[in-house]
Amino acid sequence: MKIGAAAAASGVNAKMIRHYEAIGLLGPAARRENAYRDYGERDIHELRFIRRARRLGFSIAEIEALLALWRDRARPSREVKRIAEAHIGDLEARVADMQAMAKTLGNLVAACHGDDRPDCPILDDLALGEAWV
Amino acid sequence: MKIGAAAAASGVNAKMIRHYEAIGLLGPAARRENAYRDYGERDIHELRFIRRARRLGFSIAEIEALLALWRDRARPSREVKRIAEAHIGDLEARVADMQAMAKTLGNLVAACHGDDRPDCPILDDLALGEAWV
DNA sequence: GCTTGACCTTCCCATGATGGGAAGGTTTAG
DNA sequence: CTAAACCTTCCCATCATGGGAAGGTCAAGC
Repeated sequence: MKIGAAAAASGVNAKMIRHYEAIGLLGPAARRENAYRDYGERDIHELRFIRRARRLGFSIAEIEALLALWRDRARPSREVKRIAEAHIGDLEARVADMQAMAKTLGNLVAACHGDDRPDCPILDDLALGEAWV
Repeated sequence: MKIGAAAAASGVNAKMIRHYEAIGLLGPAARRENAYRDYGERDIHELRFIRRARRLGFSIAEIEALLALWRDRARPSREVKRIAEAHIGDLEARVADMQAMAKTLGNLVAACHGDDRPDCPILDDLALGEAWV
């Protein structure tokens, strides 16, 4: 399977497949005589794994660890669980951050007329330069 | 006020102050005879504005728009409100995304023993390569 | 057989926000 | 007078993604 077909089959585009190989996330692809990359079912499987993990917000570094565990049939599930839990913690922290931002902005927006008048608590607050709301 | 003092006074570090000037977010700084940048109260005010807006998650492009409105004493608050509301929508969408990820991962983590055994629904799911949970 | 278009290759560059660090000039405190 | 602390510009790196150039290869249709 050439790279275009592998991209279609895995959902990871060709550019990214090459990139993942370049950064060592994937091993060097098999090559045909004409130097075209050649992929098999196993490769497609790994690519789908990567795609799914990216969609769940795992970083490339985390995926590298997960892939290593996945390739190791004897891995302890403890390690996988640890990585996943750490990632959940990370996601939750970011969610809390963004919710705090949205809430603060929500307060400001509610206090802003939103008409032709120039008075605007949003700008006033930003100009204060402090985060106390 | 030299750039170091401006950084301390505004909370934006010197490197970023130069960067904001380079990308046109701030006008060219006044210069002393020795070519050192020189800042006044107004500049500090703008820098704090930027810092606060960044903290609320506004992109540089959004801040550029907000700064323009802030500098325009006759701006209609409507426009400011619109930008803030769009940003809130953006934040909420990202929060929803991340919560969905965290939930999916939470399900998988709950089903994973997390011990010495290799069986792991987390990896199994990733390997499926489809997002159906 | 030849052309055309769809592939493939590598290489360089860009994004956005931030920062590290080099090489060189200036100021300030001891 | 010297050393440290500043300042300047310039280049490079990050992370994940992608655009695009220049050139090679292949398959289908005429």
